[in-house]
Amino acid sequence: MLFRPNPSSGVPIYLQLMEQVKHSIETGALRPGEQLPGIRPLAEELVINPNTVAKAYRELEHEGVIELRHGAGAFVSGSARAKKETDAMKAGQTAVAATIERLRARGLSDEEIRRLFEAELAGHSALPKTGGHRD
Amino acid sequence: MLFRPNPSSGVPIYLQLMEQVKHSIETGALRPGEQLPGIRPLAEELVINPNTVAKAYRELEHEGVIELRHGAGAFVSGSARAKKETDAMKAGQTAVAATIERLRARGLSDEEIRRLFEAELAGHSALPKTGGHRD
DNA sequence: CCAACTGTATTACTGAACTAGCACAGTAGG
DNA sequence: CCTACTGTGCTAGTTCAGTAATACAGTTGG
Repeated sequence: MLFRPNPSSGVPIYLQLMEQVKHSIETGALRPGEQLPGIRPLAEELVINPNTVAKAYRELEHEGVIELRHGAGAFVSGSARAKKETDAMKAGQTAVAATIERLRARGLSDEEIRRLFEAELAGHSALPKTGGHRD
Repeated sequence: MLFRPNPSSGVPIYLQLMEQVKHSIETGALRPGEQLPGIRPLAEELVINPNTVAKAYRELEHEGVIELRHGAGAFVSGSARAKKETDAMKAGQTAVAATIERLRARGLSDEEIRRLFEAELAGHSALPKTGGHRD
């Protein structure tokens, strides 16, 4: 579970943590029913705010990945990523819709927008927007 | 040129104005070399801040759509949308890259991301997120 | 019950995007 | 030159997402 959240990567810490938890479930490092680290201990280990962990957990619960029990702890959900296509996709669609709306407002045609997305999805270029350079 | 900027549409006013100018050029309502309305008069007519018009003009100049001449006015650029694929596309690509980065951080696969975009690009209507109507 | 854990809720701080107010600088015509 | 236009620049206020600080509430084991 130990990983280093990168605050300057442009990707919010809570999203990085969510992805990490999902990945751990995928690889079997965390199994259904297993208890996750508490909010406070994990926050201390990652040197981030407990509230940030809480937000990640809350979102993960909302996606059906984990289950939160007040006072008891956080546990990997039974069917884990079965619900992935329900909430994560739904949240994603909102973001996608907003982005497309803006591109259209800038005068780009749907064809051009599609080309941009294909280009980005094709080459994992990993834009060096903040943290740094590739060398 | 008269249009009604919608402040509650989620799309920034300066982007709406930019699109409007581009559209006027496309339809021939504004022709190459022709002078655009001044920043202040236009702002007053649209009941928005002159600075917002100025920002739209500045962006349009940066995209090569119009040409600004200090003290003289704003004029439709000669080759107008010839440079569209240079700057607008470039700005768009940044937005697209950021969105995709976030979707990936949420654990969505490239295939799923692609599906979301296709769905949005296909069905124009979709989510009534804010203003709802257009008339 | 009670103490030490667990997650929850409220509020505040920060940075970025957008809009606005107002002072500054260049241009054209008298 | 001078006035009335034009665009430009700087600063402030608003909103929102993300993060943080702190107080609250439920659970478990003694």
